[in-house]
Amino acid sequence: MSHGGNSMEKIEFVKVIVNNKSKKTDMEYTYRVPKVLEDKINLGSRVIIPFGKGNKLIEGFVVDIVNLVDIDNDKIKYINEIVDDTILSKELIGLCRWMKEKYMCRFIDAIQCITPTGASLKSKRTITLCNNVKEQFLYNYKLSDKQNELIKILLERKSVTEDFLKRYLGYKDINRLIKSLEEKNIVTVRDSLKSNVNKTFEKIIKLSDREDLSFLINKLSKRAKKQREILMYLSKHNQVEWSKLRKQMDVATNTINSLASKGLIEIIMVQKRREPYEYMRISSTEPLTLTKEQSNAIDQIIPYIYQNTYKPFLIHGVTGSGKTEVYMQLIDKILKQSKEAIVLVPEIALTSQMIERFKGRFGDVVAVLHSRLSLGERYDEWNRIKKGEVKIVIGARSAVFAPFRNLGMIIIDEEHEYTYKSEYSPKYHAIDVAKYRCQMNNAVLLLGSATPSIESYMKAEKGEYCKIQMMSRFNNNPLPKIEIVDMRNELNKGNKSIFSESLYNGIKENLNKEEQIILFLNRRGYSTFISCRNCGYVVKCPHCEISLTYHVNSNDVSCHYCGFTRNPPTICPECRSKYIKYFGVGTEKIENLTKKYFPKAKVARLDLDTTSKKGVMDRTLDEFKKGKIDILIGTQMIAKGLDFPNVTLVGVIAADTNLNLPDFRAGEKTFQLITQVAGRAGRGNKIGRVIVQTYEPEHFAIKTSKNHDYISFYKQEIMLREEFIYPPYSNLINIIFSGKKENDVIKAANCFANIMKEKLMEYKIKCNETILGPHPAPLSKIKQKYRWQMIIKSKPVDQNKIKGIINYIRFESNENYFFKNINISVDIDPYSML
DNA sequence: AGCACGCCGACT
DNA sequence: GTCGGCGTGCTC
Repeated sequence: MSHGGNSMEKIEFVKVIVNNKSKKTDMEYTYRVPKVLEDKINLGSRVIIPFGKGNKLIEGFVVDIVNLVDIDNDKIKYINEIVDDTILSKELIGLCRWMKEKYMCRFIDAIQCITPTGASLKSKRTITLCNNVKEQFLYNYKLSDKQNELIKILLERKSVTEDFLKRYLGYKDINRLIKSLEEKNIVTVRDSLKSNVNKTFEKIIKLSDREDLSFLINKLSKRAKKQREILMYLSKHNQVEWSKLRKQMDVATNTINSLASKGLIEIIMVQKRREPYEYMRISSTEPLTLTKEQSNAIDQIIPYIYQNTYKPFLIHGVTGSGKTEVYMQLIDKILKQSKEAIVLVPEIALTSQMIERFKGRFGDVVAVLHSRLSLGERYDEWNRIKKGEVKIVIGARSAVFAPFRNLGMIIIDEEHEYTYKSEYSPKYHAIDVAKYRCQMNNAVLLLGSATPSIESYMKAEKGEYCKIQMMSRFNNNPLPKIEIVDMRNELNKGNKSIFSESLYNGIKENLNKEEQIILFLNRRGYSTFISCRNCGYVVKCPHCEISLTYHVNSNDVSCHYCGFTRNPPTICPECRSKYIKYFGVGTEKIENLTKKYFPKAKVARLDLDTTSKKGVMDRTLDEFKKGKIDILIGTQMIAKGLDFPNVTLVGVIAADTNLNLPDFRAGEKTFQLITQVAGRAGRGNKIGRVIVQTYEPEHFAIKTSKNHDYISFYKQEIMLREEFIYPPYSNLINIIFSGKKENDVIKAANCFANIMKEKLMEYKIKCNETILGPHPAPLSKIKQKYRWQMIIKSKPVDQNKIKGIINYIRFESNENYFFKNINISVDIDPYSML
């Protein structure tokens, strides 16, 4: 295997990114390559290097190869070891550099983000007593009490880890103690690095390839019947797994060992590949006949697949318009060009139907990447892709980093979904990354959605994306009819329940017709907040400052942010009154009330609380599919992707839960949600019906959703965005300051804002409304840390200058004394300002 | 982040 | 003296 063509020239020096958590080591360090590693090292190698004064061994990544060195030669250390000859391709290193600039993260954060996390190494320090140290001579050394204590421990156990010592001795600064003993040659210190991935190995048995094999076989004793049998088997089959041999032929371990010791067979350890979708039985599928709209879409895109140029498309296609078939037929073309494709989906757990279809069509060349894979599984899949065993990757957000070498197309299904924006640093958006990778690979970028994000649709309108419309459903069914129910009228009519009259009747009718129902509510739990009627106190999480939600099943109240759980209060913690009341409606309460009103119906609930156990999700959906469940209740997670033909009624319990949040995307989110949930109804031959309950029927996001009228919604929303200068008319940067002392956090935020304002003036960037805040973040306290935030709104052209200023303030300004013990996190193009 | 170095107060 | 906490500055 060639490794990027560097095998010819000698590599003397490389630039390495070190893997630690410091902001101050975010640079490329020069290392010397020892002679023995000269042929093995490469651009993109993962290496182990000595770092810092203690020469601690840590992990690093080779991101450049250089001939000339710009620092003192005697400062440069040697690479210690190569772990992976090439974990990063040149393209992916370029991607990391781009991410570092774009998202203002450290180089190592970008690397960690795109490599399988399971691959990272953790260092461990062990202390061992030197061999020549004998107990009786110890007094010669004139040791202190502490030193003697440590040696006593070491005399009992030969070696201990540093972590163990810290715990055992009960203080942090044990390094001085260890060092003092090391200098006296009493102990030795060794660093080792361990991978987080437990590779599973399997013993494979095969005939040895010695020339004198037949001679050896003849020498075999006549009584060794079993051994001969095995050799016969092996001469027919190339190799066999130990476990299989033992089961099939009832072979004892001794027999195999004996054959091995005579040199007749070889036992090799092979890394076993974990198969996450092994259990899935897949029937193969053929390409379907296309509708006019589908073949039109394909015809528009295909030329660019052959042409080898970057070209972005946006498919605006209603739910059920058959986008998946379009994707598959395009990918077929990609494969025929011996290129590779990535398909991103918002939530892999809900996409098993799609995976099934892809595996059915393309078979073994499909790999699946997502966050629910174990570290080992993910590592294996990554390596399969790297080795070229895989041509198509389906996965959630992070699959956009799939290490293909000849990428032809990236498809992002449901491109408007917020899950494509990472919530961890680097807070990348999969569409940005996909765009970059497609440009670098001259590939086609294909975004698809029934409700495109305002940003994407505007790009399509402006011609930046090529727009393709698919406005009719694949089976020619009409879109389900949406009824908007004004809940204020229900109250006037004297109906205080959470079910409006028409929803109640609808459910009843459907149960009679034996057709299924989905009820949707965007809040889990039973009651969403608990408050005292006497003093108004609201029970909040002590760590996060958000109200606690009551859960019936577990009879406790918990924080949906950090998971903090306590017993439900019966008296007010503030005023000790007994008038504690539970307010707000969550999915659990809906479940209870549904069971109460419709006692004969079989009801199930899907939300984070029920699906935390593995397999519950699949089982519930399977039962629903088979008709064992009449009414399915759930949160966000049932809004997407589900395709059940017998569902003819969808009820949205409260459409406006998000509408009044101080979030410029509130309208967009509401429209998307209603449209999406509505898409779950009437997917079979029967016509679907959707009932949307709301207190704000006149809001345009709700009004336009009634007729599935995305274009009208877009026109009104984009006007608002322009008026208030929100994206896409501006770019946002959210800077979050967090720390243990609230006062320090406030000082840091204000100091940052002041320097920012000064610099904006200096660069003549228009200042009115540019800086919002600093003010307490909507989640003002998370896990004992206070949070303040500041939002910078700027014209897209000014964004780079602003990033420059942020870097200046963070790393160069004299005042960065204020930022000690304060964590500053930067979010470029935040999805939400909450 | 580690680690060393240096300062300082507490304790034999 | 010696030990250990704590602040500072550097890491190819």
